[in-house]
Amino acid sequence: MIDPACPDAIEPVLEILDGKWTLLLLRDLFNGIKRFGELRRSLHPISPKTLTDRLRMLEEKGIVTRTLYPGVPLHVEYELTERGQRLQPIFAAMRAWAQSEGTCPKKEASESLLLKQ
Amino acid sequence: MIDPACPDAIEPVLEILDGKWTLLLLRDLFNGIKRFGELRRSLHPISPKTLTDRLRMLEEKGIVTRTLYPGVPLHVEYELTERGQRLQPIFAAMRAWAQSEGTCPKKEASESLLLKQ
DNA sequence: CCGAATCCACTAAGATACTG
DNA sequence: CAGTATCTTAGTGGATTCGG
Repeated sequence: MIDPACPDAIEPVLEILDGKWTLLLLRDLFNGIKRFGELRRSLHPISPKTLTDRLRMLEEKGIVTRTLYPGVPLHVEYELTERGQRLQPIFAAMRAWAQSEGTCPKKEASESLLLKQ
Repeated sequence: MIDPACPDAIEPVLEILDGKWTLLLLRDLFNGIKRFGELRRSLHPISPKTLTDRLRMLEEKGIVTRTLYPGVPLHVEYELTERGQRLQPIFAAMRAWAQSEGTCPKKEASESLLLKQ
């Protein structure tokens, strides 16, 4: 939809980050494997349709993998691919900006968690 | 719209980056002061309404400033604020990802790259 | 439990024409 | 030149229900 003219290209990222919930969804996945229901509760009040839509889109673009464990009840896990993990610096930059603006009351523990990587 | 629950908060950024054209618009502004017409041509085929909407939104959020130079013909300049400039690392992270994916043909290197594989 | 399938509502964005 | 004023369109996202 966007012309992929090259220098300074950020268009590929824009395609992936498109959608109201995508970034929030990725934030959850950066913390590890998640099940559908977990994501749904965490992103509340997202609708199941929207969550499915976003997950499928991310799967198509090679950002997440979907693993089905057959059985009743169903068990499905979503996990970031390598490609998806590499998006984390973008997320980190956003968090850094948000904190530099002091928009957040600023819990001092939040940073030590970040340094774990 | 989005619950500003705090730890790992990226919501303030999401509010700013919202909209189909916002990031592309910011990319232009990172390169310096721009006039309305310049932005319009650069972002073609954006409509004037949309461009105005986005610029006003960014102004409201303290990301850009609008300076009117009276006279005929009209002359208006848009420039990033300090706060807006600090968004650049996010943009840089996106660009880095896009290039690491090799989504871009990479110009003259593409041929030799092809031969090596 | 994890979705698929509908249907609907909302709003960002586009087209177009016009003005200070 | 730099917008504003309308109107229309399209695409998400929400609500709900149902199935494997």
